[in-house]
Amino acid sequence: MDHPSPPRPAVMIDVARLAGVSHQTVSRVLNGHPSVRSETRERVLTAVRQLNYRPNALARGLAGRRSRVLGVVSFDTILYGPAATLLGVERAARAAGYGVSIVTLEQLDHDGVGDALNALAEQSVAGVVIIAPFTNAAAALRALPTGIPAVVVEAGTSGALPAISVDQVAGARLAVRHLLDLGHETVWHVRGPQNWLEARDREDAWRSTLESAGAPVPPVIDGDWSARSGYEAGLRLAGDPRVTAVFCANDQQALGVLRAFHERGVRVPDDVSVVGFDDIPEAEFMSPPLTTIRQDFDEVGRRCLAMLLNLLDAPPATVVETYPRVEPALVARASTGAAKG
Amino acid sequence: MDHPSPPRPAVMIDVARLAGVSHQTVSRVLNGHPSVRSETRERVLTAVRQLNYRPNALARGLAGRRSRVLGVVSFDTILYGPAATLLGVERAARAAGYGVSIVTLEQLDHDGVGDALNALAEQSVAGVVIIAPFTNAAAALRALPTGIPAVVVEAGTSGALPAISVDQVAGARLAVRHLLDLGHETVWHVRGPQNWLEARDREDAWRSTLESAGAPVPPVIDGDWSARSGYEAGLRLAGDPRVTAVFCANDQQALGVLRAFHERGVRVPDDVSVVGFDDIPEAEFMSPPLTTIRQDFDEVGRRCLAMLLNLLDAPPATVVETYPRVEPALVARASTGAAKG
DNA sequence: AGGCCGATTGTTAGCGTTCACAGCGCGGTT
DNA sequence: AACCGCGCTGTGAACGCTAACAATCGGCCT
Repeated sequence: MDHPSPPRPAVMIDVARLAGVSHQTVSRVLNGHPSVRSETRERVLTAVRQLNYRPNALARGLAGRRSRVLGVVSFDTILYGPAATLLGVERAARAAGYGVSIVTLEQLDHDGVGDALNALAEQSVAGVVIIAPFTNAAAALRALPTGIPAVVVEAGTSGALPAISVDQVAGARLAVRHLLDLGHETVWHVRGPQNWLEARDREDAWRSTLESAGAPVPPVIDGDWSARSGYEAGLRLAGDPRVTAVFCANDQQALGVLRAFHERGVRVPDDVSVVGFDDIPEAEFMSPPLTTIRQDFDEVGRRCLAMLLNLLDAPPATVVETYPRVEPALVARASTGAAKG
Repeated sequence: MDHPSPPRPAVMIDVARLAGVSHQTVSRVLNGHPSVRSETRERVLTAVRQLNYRPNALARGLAGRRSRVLGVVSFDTILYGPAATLLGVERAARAAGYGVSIVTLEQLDHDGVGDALNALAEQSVAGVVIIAPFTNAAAALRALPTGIPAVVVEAGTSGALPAISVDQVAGARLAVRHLLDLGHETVWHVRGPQNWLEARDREDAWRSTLESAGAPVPPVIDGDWSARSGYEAGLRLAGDPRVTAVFCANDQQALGVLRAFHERGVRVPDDVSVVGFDDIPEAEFMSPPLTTIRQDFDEVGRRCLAMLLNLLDAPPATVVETYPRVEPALVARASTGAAKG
């Protein structure tokens, strides 16, 4: 009476039987528990290999407390920033032995985050990373259900939740200073959508940098991250002879501005200098190559994860500390030059 | 002796007690089982709301067969195509009540896919979508472990696995025909990386379209999707007076080509016409705006999911059918014009 | 009247792990 | 000689849910 080879994948008890131990001993081996005789351990590991046994994460999560899966709430993952951050988090998570479950928001609002968080909570994720850099992010943490450990990206110093972010203020200052140092009297700004925190920060820093340099502050032009909005802004700017330097809140908008300038015969950087933000891979090959501010999204992802993991095995009521901000850097290319005369 | 309000989230048995029924009845209500008296159902639902009860997906997955989570294996989610496809799949999955777990490949190889699939299998995903359009994708399906239902994107008609893809051949033909129809004698091609199936398909279609039109087939130029590679290709092309039309395997490469041409004083479209592929959001705002082939990634995502869900509740040995390919479309912009003379 | 059926509900087993709590053998104490 | 402690291992009970089956209650058929 031989058992026919079972098509069903092996489970822990199968391994236990094959190794001649109890299922608990198998569990101990798998979880690196110290008190297992090394000979026993070997026997178990051999059986594991032999049966091609893979522990069932569902059962593991149910029985124990933690579920080796992290949740990520994200918005518009086609945009370079969020996509890059997501990738960074995923890589870091995988390196730490965690899986990643994602939920993308349809729109940037309070309910969306709440729903997303709930969906993730149902999957019993161990913790979540929220990449939803909109201004009322504070609402997000109130929406946090069962007190899942969470880390937010680019949500400013909203306080109640640990946050990781690139130093937007430093970045914007870098951009504006670069232009002022080139001799431009002032710098115009095409800002991002007002419900994004980064956009606000960049605008604020632009304004304050101009002010502290004693430069006049021209009216700000609206944008929404898209190249189209940059194009429209560019058309307006192109007619104004006072404009000699433009700081765009992101590279796509800068592309649109370049396009509009090209169309109107405004030469870059001869007539007007343009700076972007993000350093998307395409920036280097725009016409002309775009001077911009580089953000290290990989680093952001890594720090997010480090912080989250930290949170996971920390007592519930630990101090919320914010990691030092990631520092952006200026990448000077051909789209900026000295002011005329 | 009153129970203090439990900080622990409510579970099914709590709901059952509150509603005065058995836990099984609660389960039935939650799963839409027909034979529950509507009055009972109401009572249960009220209790659910009252306790803010959320079913535990882990337990659900363990007990039943299916785990409302799908896996997605993806590569380079910063690239427009994969990112857009991922987003499409995620949206569709969410709409169907599924969560999505992702694993991104570090590099495009066989082991990578195997590992990724294993990682997902451990999470007991109900099925997987593989967005890994590399040429030896056939290896991927052999790496499939326990026979998880799977759908591949852009893996050609490799056969053994259901596949969804945009009709690359039709797209490339559209591009080449557009240029030929404008009077160009032939069309040069900056192809994508050779281990990507789309790149192969586009190149093949480019070649065969030229051949069937009786046009000479110029040597193909290498590229790797990046703007940089397009730039380098453009520099080479710029020196050659015979070049009047270029078809780039994607929009980023086209951007690089445009950049190189601009730098070398080659006017687009006056001297040379350029066509890209993908229709990334930036394409419209390049200098000049790029004529390109639009792919509907949302549709791809939707079909993937439809097919996968189909597979989920189908008998194991069902015929592998391939959905009709998604049709791309030509978007004509300023980067293409009639041939000189 | 006896019996069978369908609608509704409850009961009992798992699903595959981990956790808490024993056991067992053995060397060293008291 | 009885005892404690320690290294190692096993046993039983969760974890929160679904599946399969049993039970109950009318009503209807013969």
